[in-house]
Amino acid sequence: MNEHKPEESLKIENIVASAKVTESLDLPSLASQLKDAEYNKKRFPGVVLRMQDPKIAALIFGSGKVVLTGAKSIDSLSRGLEILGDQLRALGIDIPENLTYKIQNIVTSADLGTPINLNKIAVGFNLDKIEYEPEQFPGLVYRLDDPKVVVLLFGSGKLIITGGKVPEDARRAVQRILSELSNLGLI
Amino acid sequence: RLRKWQRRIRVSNATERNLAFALSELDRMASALGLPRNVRETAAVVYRDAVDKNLIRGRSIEGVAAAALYAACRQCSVPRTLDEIAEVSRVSRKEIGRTYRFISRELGLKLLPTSPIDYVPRFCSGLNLKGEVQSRAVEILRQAGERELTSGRGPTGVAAAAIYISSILGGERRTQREVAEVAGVTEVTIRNRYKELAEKLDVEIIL
DNA sequence: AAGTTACTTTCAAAAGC
DNA sequence: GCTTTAAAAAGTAACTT
Repeated sequence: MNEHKPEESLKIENIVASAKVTESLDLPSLASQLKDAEYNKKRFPGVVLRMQDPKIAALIFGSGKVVLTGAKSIDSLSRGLEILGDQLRALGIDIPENLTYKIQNIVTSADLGTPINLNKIAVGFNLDKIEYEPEQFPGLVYRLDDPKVVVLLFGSGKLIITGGKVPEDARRAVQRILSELSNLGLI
Repeated sequence: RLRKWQRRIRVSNATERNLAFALSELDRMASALGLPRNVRETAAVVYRDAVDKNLIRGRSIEGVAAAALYAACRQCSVPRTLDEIAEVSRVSRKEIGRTYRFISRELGLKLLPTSPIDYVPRFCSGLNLKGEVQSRAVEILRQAGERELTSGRGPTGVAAAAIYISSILGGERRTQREVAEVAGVTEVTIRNRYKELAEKLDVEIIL
């Protein structure tokens, strides 16, 4: 399917973003009024709100700050924040109309289309940027400086790129890995 | 000044006391695991190097000692899994692994991933298998490595499967359960690895 | 033996211990 | 460092059927 075009196999699997929706929130009342809200101050200081539409989980804090996770696209992330704003406004809370957010992390999957030998990569790549402990985890952990992301490489040729701030980071990471692998004759 | 001397003596005492404790810990764990003296000495060197580079800061002596022992086993080609080290330590497997990564990087140990081959002697002796069966298992693993059948798989599981196969080929069959026991993996894992090795290495086995 | 569930690794933010 | 969220990769583990 994507065997010959790794770049076309790029798929955003999860986006984590933060935002500030207001100055302060009364979490106990929020938790009791919102249907899918969960709140255990002993367990975690924020309210956990699960949305179904764009399947997103929101962590709401007393400071008015929020964390959104689970979005599979920037568009659904935006919609999720809008929906959250509407739900809070429906409770009589003053929430600005144009909420802004900051993407903190994007998790992307990709496929090189060819199996790779992790042992050889572990020897050929810069040792201090790699961690490969098959006893612990089947993936090889490769930390890139530019783009500043962490890539998990699997023997199947599939990858997970995480730590990026923009979708482009994943594409550049795959591009860089492909050239490094070909330079070492490992692909 | 006298103060300065007292301080030096105090620091020196604490340092020596900590080192003595660490060394006794290394010895206790090594004994519990039945590790030879060269491994204990290697671990002691790793630990001392870690102390000299102030890598103990913010870490427990026991954690660093356990990580040093784990590293020493690998350096000496007689690997123990993190779980095995954790069993004789008071520190969790997670903490040992984290500390190992840290000292490994800071001391530039440059350890390659553990090879399944290094587990063969220990597992085979645990199963009372002769050198011939052992050699055959090593050969199977060598081929498995070349054919990329070890990427991402647990070294102990692959080694166990190879030994299972060689024990049958050598006419000294050990059951999957027996091999699983000494290797510390499940029978399911041995079965999965064994099937893969058998079909991709055309090592036909008649049961 | 097959299935299912779950845990390992990576990442980032939030408030507080 | 921990707690909580989400998600993928592939291997291994632990239960149930």
